[in-house]
Amino acid sequence: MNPFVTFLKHYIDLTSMEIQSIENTLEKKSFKAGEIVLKEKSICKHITFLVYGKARSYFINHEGQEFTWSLHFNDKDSKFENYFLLDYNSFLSKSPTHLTIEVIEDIEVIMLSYENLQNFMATSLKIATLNNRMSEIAYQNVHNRAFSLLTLTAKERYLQLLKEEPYLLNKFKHYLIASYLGIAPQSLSRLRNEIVKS
Amino acid sequence: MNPFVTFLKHYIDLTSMEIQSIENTLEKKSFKAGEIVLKEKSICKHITFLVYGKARSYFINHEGQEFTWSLHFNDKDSKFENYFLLDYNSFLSKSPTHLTIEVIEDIEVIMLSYENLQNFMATSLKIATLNNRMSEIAYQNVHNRAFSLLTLTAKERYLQLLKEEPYLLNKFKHYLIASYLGIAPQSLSRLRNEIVKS
DNA sequence: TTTATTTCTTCACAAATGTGAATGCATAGC
DNA sequence: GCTATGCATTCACATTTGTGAAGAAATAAA
Repeated sequence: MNPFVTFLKHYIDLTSMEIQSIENTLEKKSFKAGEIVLKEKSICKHITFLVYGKARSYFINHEGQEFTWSLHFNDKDSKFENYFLLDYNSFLSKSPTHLTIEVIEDIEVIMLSYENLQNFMATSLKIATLNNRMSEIAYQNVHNRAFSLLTLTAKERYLQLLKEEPYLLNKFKHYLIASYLGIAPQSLSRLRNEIVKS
Repeated sequence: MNPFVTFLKHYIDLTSMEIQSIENTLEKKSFKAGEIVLKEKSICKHITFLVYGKARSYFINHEGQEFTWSLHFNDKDSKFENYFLLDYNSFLSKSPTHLTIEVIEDIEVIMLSYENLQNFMATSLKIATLNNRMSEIAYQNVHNRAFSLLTLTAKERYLQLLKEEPYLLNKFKHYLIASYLGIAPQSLSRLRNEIVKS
């Protein structure tokens, strides 16, 4: 079965009819390491489910520095947000995104277009409900992210990561982790050193 | 007419029937300076529209420090988010909020309960659409907030505030502005001084 | 294995921000 | 007007984080 459908079935019951019609609209696609899946200032028109591989999304500031917004992979540790390569903001309001999504290790994805999602939501209450739930989770994530950045120091943010998603350290290069935490790679090294010693 | 209804009429057309039934469910309430409108760990059950006065929402970290999340008032400068005293996160998913909402200057508010909103959304597509739009805006706000905190320095965040919502400086004490920017009041003073000199 | 390349760590120093105390300023109350 | 209070500013110093360079370690290429 389509891995995205398998994912959906964890959350809602789907009739074989529904599964059939969903599978027909889904698009499978592959990207190589280094490719750009979503580009800044474009509009995010799909929900993109990651089947395998690794990716990240990031902001670029006025000086060209990159700031990792989220990290994507699909395995036993994955949380909801790790599976999906999209900017909900841009997707919902059809506004140009500020994010860029870049492939880290060759990926395969399954894409569901905005239009098709709207159709499914109109015909299936279950899907509409799941979509609402997904946007709530997206909202919570970004809320938590802002909360951490506002109230925690770099060290506290690293300790939080150690506690809540330590597996990221094995899956992604440390300079990406540093960028995800909003600090320089050297600062991450220093923090790790301090924490080992204490 | 009820000020909240007046507000709504800027965004959608409402029949007098609809206005009637909305007005019947709205609850008017007053709070004195210093009172708490929403308390951390409670569940946000209403959309609370600010009619007059001032308020703010804030997080409290593990050391008891407060971090202002948003500032509320109702006048010509108000943006969407300034009118509403609520945690969308808690409101939508009925989860305990991390925010506290505190009155700065005596306020009057108009409250619409979650249940009543659901009823209206079920009977009126216009209201459902407006609600969707409001949650998109809420999402954009928190997204922008996180973006600023991740990619900008304190000085840049202050300059951004000067550019995008300079009137906040006249409306709220500077120590609240500092807390909103995520810095110490003394640091805000220093930044202001540097900027005047440059 | 050996070599080349990339990433991680360490260091010294710079820059940004926090902190506590002192001072100045404004406002409200007397 | 005077005084008390709370806020804003300034200062000196502490702490955190950034930066560039150098070396160590890991990984990939040959």
